[in-house]
Amino acid sequence: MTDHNDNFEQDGDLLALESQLCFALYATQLSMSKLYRRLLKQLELTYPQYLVMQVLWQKDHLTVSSIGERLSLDSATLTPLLKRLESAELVRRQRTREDERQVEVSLTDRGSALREKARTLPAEVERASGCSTSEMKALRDQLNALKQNLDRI
Amino acid sequence: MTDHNDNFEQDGDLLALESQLCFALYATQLSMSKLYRRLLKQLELTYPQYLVMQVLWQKDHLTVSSIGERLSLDSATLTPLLKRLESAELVRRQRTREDERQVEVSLTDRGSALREKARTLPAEVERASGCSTSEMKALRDQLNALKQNLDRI
DNA sequence: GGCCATTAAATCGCGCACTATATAAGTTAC
DNA sequence: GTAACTTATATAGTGCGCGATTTAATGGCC
Repeated sequence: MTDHNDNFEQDGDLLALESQLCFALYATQLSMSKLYRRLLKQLELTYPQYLVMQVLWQKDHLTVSSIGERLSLDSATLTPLLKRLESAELVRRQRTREDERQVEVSLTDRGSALREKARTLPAEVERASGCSTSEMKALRDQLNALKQNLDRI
Repeated sequence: MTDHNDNFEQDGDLLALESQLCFALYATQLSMSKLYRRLLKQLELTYPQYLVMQVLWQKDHLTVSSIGERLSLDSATLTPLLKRLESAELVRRQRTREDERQVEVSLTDRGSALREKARTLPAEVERASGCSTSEMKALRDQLNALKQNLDRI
């Protein structure tokens, strides 16, 4: 609480920051990350690691770049992350025989099994977000549309 | 481009990731960051640094924690960031006389002047986002509502 | 005064996210 | 077949963002 002497300015300029979509996006994403950090603690995963696991649960045996396309992340981010997942024995990484440049990432048994522990997560997040399912869908679609606009530049 | 052999799976599971609001939020925020990185390059600022500058342009002479409240960031993030702004000679940092625990952050002339260079930025972002102003406002309000829900836990 | 709890910043360590660059495997052109 | 180009991953360095701890100043409370 900043107690005094900055209330009379809140109508003019202070709102300038709060009026910005970009800041709302930034700050909301941080709040969402914090929620996930709490929920993912028991799985010993970070949110980006959880995203990679979700990708692999949907389709196993993907190359690094294929995971990268799905998440809009590149090898500089993914390689160390995947190494951490590997040392947690959730995935394996091996060069493909057909093309030795590529690295195929596959789930271990532990990695596959973790999916069951993660099943309750979406419901918990939805509860915490406090929006109706339709509101969440609408928001999601608007965000995806915005992202598409931002990416076409 | 992943060319073949994973198109027939896109209806079932692949959409699970894309169906999630959280991922949309995450990915859109990354895209927005990329846009800002490009636009802020000429100002030699990162997006979080730009946020701090906006806060100070709105109200100068704030303590670290007061900036932190406005941006939902703590001293572990802000102290090094502010030191970078200081060494770029955009802000000054000095302990307040009344309470030596506090550090007051103030704009230098250079820091104030930078505001003029930043004036064109919001319009450029708005153009890139490709949404109407009313759409952006609606989206912003929904995000703020979501953030508020996420924070009350 | 002296002790204790509280508060404000700073520090440490880790994990992204990204730019730029490197390495190495594959492909093309000649 | 080899030089030139392209592609897939990895590495190096920077800057957040945060949990956990530390340091130092302040405010009671006796």
